[in-house]
Formats: sequence, structure tokens, C-alpha cells
Amino acid sequence: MPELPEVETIVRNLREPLIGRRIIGVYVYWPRTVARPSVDAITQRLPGLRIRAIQRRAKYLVFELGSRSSRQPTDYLLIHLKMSGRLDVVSRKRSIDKHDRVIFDLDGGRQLRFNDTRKFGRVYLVADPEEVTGHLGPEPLSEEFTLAAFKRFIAKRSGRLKPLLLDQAFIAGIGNIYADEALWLARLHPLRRADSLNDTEVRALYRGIRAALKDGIQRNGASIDWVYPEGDYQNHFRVYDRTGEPCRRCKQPIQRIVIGQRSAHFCAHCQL
DNA sequence: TAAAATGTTGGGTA
DNA sequence: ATACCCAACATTTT
Repeated sequence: MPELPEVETIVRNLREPLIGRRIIGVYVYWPRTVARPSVDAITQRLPGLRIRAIQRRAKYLVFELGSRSSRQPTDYLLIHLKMSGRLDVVSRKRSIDKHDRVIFDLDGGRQLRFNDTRKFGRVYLVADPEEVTGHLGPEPLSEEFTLAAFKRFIAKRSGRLKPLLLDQAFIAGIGNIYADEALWLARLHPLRRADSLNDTEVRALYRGIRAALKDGIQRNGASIDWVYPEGDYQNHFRVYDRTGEPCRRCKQPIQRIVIGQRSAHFCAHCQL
């Protein structure tokens, strides 16, 4: 479900209740949710570790864990929510939900519950987050992601823009909503070829990507269903989920086509 | 009922 | 190596 802005919002909201808490137990209800090292390993290794910091890399949540003696090597718990993953901090007295997959029991009486209807989400316990995130492209909102850097990356590609934006090895964190929104902002058609863009269009795409993601974060992400309730960006979509509705620039109806097994929404009149 | 859903990966083809 | 298609993962909602 969530893309970069939603995960960023989730991370910001989890810091207050979780940082400083100690994990005292782990319960796994759907073993395949534990990607690595194994169910046995996480249930044995996590208890006793304290949550030192929570960061985001692309769509991954990265929990930095440490024990009391700070000389011990740090462990990292990574969580990818995929399509329907949710993280709830609740009292341990709360009844277990049908879709709770992994529960982290914390000191202080509360629990972090990884709830995931479709079971696509995964947790990883690793010594180095790069083991999981090493293949990802640059963070689009980082300082290193300059226009000059973007020009270098896109110069190596030739495919259609929509799948390219969804390619996490090209840029990390963009999903179906923000890809469509970025292309509308850039006035570029989702089927345009990366190697057909002139300098002005590359710059427009760079700005569109950053603007869409920043706008999403500012509005706490997008909430389309029960999975992620706290956002407001869904009320500001320009194209996503607006098939047939008027383009906010030219009033022509928004089109929906399928590209690479995913829906793409765009304005055929002002995206060329 | 069929289709679609904010995601990723692996296999096969060209 | 890159591009692109399909299937798989699994469940709920429209």
C-alpha cells in the first residue's frame, strides 16, 4: 500500500511511542512474513534489544536496535509493508486481529503489531541494512539527488517513463500514485520514452517527482482504504483514481490505461 | 463474477 | 545488459 510519503509519515509517527522502548518478546503468526534470517532467529535475538532510532529508506522502515552495552554491534530490523501492511502500537491487552502477522512485545505494556491482510509484507533482521536495500536507486528527496545526477541516471535508460519511475533501482520510493502525479506535473505522457526527452522535459520530470513526493509528505500521505487512515493527499490527486473526471488544467477527462500490469492515469490533452 | 487494489521478484523472450 | 511480458504471492472490495 504505502509509498515513500506514507512510509515517511508512518516513521515520523512511530518515533515518539517507540524510541527507547525495549523489545521483550516476539510472536509470529504467519511465518513467511519473516524474510530473514528465520522465525527462530528473530524470536531469540530480538528480546532484550532497545529501539534506538527509526529511519526510512525508500519504502522500507529501518529500526536501529541496540543492547545496553553500546559496544555491541547494532542490529537492524527492516519492514516492508508492501500492499496492505500496517503498523499499530497498541496495549498488549488489545485482542489479536485476524490479520496480525508479527507482534513485537515491548516494555511499558504496549506492542508493535505488524498487520498485513494480503501477507505480502516482510520483516528482515540484519547486521547491515544494505543487505536488503543495497540494490535500490537514490532517494529522490536527498541532497545528492540533484538535477545533474538525475540527468546522468536517465541518460542510461530508454524505456517508457511510467515503468521507469516504478523501477526501484532507478529511483527508490516512487509507487503507482506518485508516478502518475509526477508525470502529470511534468506534462509528460506515461508512454513517452526516456531517451526522447529534451533538456527542458528532463528538468520538468525531476521537478515533478520531487514536488509530488513533497506534497504527499506535507499532507501525511494518501489514504484510499482502511490500510492507511491518517493522510489527506487523496483529496488532492490530479490524475490517480480520477478516471473520467476533468483534468485540473484543461478540463478534459482523465484517461486510464494499463502499462506493465499497473494502471496509469493521465491527461491525454496536456501530457505529451 | 470478474476485476482491481498505494508492491516486488523471478522466469522467459527478444 | 535492457526492455517487457507473465505469473506468483494472498485477500478483500467493487
